[in-house]
Amino acid sequence: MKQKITIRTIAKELEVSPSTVSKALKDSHEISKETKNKIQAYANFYNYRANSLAIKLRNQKTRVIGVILPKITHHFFSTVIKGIEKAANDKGYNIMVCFSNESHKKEVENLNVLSNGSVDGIIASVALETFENKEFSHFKQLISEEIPLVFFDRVIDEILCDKIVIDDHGAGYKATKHLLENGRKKIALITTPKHLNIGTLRRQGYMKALTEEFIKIDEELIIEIDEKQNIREQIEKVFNHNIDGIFAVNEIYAANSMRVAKLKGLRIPDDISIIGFTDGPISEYSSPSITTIAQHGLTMGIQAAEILIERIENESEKFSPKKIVISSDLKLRESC
Amino acid sequence: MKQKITIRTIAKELEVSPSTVSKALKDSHEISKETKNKIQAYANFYNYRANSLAIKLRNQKTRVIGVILPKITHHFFSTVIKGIEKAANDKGYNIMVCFSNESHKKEVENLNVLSNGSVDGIIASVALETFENKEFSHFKQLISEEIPLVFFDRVIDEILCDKIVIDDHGAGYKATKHLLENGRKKIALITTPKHLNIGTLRRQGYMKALTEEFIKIDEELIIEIDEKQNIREQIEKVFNHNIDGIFAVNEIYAANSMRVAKLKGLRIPDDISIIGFTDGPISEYSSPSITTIAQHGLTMGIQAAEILIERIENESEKFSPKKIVISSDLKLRESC
DNA sequence: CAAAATCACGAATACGGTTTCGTGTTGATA
DNA sequence: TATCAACACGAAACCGTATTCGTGATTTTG
Repeated sequence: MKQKITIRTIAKELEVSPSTVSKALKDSHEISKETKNKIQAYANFYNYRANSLAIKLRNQKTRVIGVILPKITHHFFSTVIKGIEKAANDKGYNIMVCFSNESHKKEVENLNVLSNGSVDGIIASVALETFENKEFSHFKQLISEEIPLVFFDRVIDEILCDKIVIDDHGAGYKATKHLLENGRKKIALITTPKHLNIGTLRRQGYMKALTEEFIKIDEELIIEIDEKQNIREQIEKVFNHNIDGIFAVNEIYAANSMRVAKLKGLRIPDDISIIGFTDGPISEYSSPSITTIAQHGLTMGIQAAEILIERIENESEKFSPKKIVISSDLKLRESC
Repeated sequence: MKQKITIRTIAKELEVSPSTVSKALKDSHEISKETKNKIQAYANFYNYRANSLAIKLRNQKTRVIGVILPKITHHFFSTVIKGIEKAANDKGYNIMVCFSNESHKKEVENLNVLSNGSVDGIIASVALETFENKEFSHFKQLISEEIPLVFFDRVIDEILCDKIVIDDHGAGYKATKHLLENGRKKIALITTPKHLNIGTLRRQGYMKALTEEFIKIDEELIIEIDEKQNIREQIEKVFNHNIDGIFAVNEIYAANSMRVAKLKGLRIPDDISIIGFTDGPISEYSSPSITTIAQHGLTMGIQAAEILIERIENESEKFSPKKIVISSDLKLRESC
């Protein structure tokens, strides 16, 4: 990289002091019009731009937000990141993105890299492995260093910080209720293992809706997908129970369920209704298109960034963490 | 944020000089075992971590790569970013991500923010608006500052820098050839407006394949989609020409084409074959699943990052820009 | 016309590290 | 015992900017 022009080079060239240059470039009233014009013209001509590292070090502010995501090739997460970037940019912040790839170790590394002064605050969604391990000390460390932290979607309850989640319980309830209202009686739930609180909440919503209609919960209709195994085979089993409705907790499970249903010769939505989660491209472009719970990832991202920046810029205020619940809603399509 | 512990605080506490602390922490041979132990133990206990801004400023190296993408909620781009992050991480680099949202102005802003010393180099895929405007001076400026730059996918030919592209011409040829081999005769091309070189190359491949089989190019079968209008309506028109094959230059066009075909009562792949581009979730999960050209986004990202880091770390070598063409291949599925 | 205020600028310090170049002490060598 | 190398450490400069404070020159005020 070419040697960049600095305040000192300008100062020497124009035979003034570095402080004068610095002030002139910020249009300080301390400097006379002529001197300012001269300096600004020179800086402009040579395309001077202040070294941002130096400014960050000096100001002890980076105007950068660190973002840690479990994965990126996933419509929900890319939507959230879009929201974060948008809100951050509007407030003059940039984002530095890392991926944990669902690995605990990588998450710890990411956190270490970011909390070395590179960023003013961090937005994170927790890796699956971290939930499995129940190892949260890296986040606790962050809190003890008083680095602003906001969790979204996958949050750790016991960590004291701001959280943005969607109304998983309500969403599960809404989806199941909708199936029931369409006259479905035997509704399968395709979900994640129990240690993920998200899956758990959606399951509770599902159970609440059934209970309200005096339908007994049939554990046989609840499939916990092990992603290390073949997904379709796991889903296939539930079709032995003569089901007429499926609520899947994500897009992939929904699409796979539809696939299996078709292979079984079932017509959708005549013989069976399907509702998924996450309003992504799969749901939108599959045929029939899939009714889903829209997760409003963009809103989540925007809110997460805004609340984080709020914390960063109003450090002095006493800290009482917020939990913001974003309501999800049902996007009706052809699969119901 | 809590006041962080610095080298100076350690120095004062232990009554040594800051330089001794710095050296001790780097395990320098200049410092005696006892002193090193004492200092390291203290640093460890108080969880000292060097301020990365200070190091970056001092070293004039950030070990950060700036990435500018046109958009993120798009499977191809998120795959590329995953590749970039992976390769960067392996070499001890982090990434700073910005989005142009296809806007020229935002692209210029992004470039400005990143080239202020925040990053060691930049990977970019150019915004559509920039191609429309033919306004490339912001990238030229970057080159003149000798900041390492790598373009991927959407590249500007006249900018002298490394480029990673896929074999668009070959891909268009391969796709069309495959349709012809399946006995298709009237093959429609659903593509982008001409100013995008990507669409143009794929179109040339399409034409070459047809010409080889002595089939006359029928301009009526080539639809240039204007994304500001309704996509399906534009696609629908081409079905008046009794087509039996479709080559769409991206996933969205392919999915929409399939939709329209179904609505017209055509059976896929019996009555009509469809080939798309980008091996994303839509193609994979739609039914029938869509045969596509796999773009190898991950590979592109990895290569882009590797070549950029190569440039960054071997500045001295004389610069002769490379253009790497990644071969694409046909992923056979049900739609053919 | 003297005192006070204003102006225009520079010196110095800070941000938090790294690194070069001394320097005083110790022990080995001639 | 004088010389020299090795050792262990510190002083100072540097990365590039911002900012406080001081100062000489000019202008305003009483």
